[in-house]
Amino acid sequence: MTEVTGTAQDAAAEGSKSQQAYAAVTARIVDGTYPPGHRLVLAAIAQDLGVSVVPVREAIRRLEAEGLVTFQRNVGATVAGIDPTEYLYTMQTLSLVEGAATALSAPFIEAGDVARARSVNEEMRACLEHFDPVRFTRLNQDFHAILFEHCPNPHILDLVHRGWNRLASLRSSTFRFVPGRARESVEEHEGLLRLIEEGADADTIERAARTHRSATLDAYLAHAHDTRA
Amino acid sequence: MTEVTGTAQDAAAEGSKSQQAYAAVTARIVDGTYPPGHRLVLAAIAQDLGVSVVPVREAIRRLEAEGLVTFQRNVGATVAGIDPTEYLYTMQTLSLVEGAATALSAPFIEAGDVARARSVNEEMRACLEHFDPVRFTRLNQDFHAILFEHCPNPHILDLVHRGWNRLASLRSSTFRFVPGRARESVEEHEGLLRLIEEGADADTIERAARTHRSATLDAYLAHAHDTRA
DNA sequence: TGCCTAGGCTTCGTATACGATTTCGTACTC
DNA sequence: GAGTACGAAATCGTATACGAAGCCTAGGCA
Repeated sequence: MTEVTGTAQDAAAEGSKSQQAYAAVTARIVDGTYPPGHRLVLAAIAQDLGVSVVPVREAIRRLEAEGLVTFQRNVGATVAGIDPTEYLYTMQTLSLVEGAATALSAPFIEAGDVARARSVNEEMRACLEHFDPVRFTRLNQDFHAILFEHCPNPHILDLVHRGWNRLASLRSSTFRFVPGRARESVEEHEGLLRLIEEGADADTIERAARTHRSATLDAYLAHAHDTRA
Repeated sequence: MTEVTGTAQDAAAEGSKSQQAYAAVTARIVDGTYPPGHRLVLAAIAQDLGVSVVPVREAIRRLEAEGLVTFQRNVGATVAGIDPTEYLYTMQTLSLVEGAATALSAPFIEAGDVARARSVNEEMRACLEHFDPVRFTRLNQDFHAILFEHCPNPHILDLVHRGWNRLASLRSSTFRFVPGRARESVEEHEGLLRLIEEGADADTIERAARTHRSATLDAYLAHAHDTRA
């Protein structure tokens, strides 16, 4: 669950109304139909989905637990914004868990996976010419998903998925703000693949993966600072 | 005046029935009234708490998201067990997030905090004589809480809390199985305090904190293996 | 005697209904 | 003219009710 990639369509065909509602609302948050700060009115969503409010409530509660929406008693839910502070926290957390997930995943990565990842990375490199932040971000996610998806610890893997989900709110991602970071990113990806291929130890891989993400965060922070100054 | 947080007891007096139910069920899981594997029947809990099933449902859902209960559609919820595999995953995740939380927290730890932590650790040392796993585990949690509680990243801090909560299910903790580990643990605590006092860099502290927890896990695994063999 | 099937019982899932709380608009007073 | 108090509308929170799905037991058939 917490499927990063998945269309809203096949989610609707799924079992319980709660799950349907969850999938639907999640999809709308991720794809931007419900932008950050948007107020989620239970009755409206319920009517829109053709269900009662009860399943919607549960879906909202679950989203709250995952941090995608904030909730205030007797007031309602709003789509969680991504103020710079939150962004920092989320990226920091993600660098932590994704680094670990990648390291733990590494021993289970087959040659075929590396090849796929490399192909995605080449696409990213090509993408650098006519730079499209949204597409680049999507490829970036695909790339990393290949690397961490074999993580044998489901808890850590789940945390990684949640982190990515939260970031999905800002659709164009960091790379819109710091396009210069994109090129470095592609190079670091190749370095990461080499480490995995040569069977580097877990600590080295974890450090590399974490640093890779932290660097993106740092670039963003430097950019934000420059802009403000 | 908005009531914010309180203990599990006066939580019953607190606002929404959902929160009451959540607090009540959580407390019962943690204190062992609902042991692992215990089936959580919505209607029964609702009647017991004097509320309707709807708030209970929401509470259960939240507990599910936090991993304290497992849920099966059209079947119901049961208190999440801690089979060895789950234990491994949880401890591994906790070592990861707690290590990071401790490192991030370190710069904000005052001399007074160190003194308190040291005093707790001395209590643990004293506790080694008439060894009481439950008490030891409680002190252990207190000790670590002092170290990671100043973590400025609320997401990571939350993950640490969740990890500890899950472990609370097995009340007497690892130390019942691996009493030999207790003494080492106390020594490592002192080492950790020294690192913090002398302002070691984040990476060193993180590594130390993580290793400390991993060592407990390894001890458990070795024990489990010996027992089986 | 053993296995398969049918019925009832338990429990969950969701809809509807109503009370409680917040918010916003408006009128009144200082 | 500004601030406050009152009231109505919107929205949330929870209870109750009924339909649906799983599970257990009893009975029939090979």
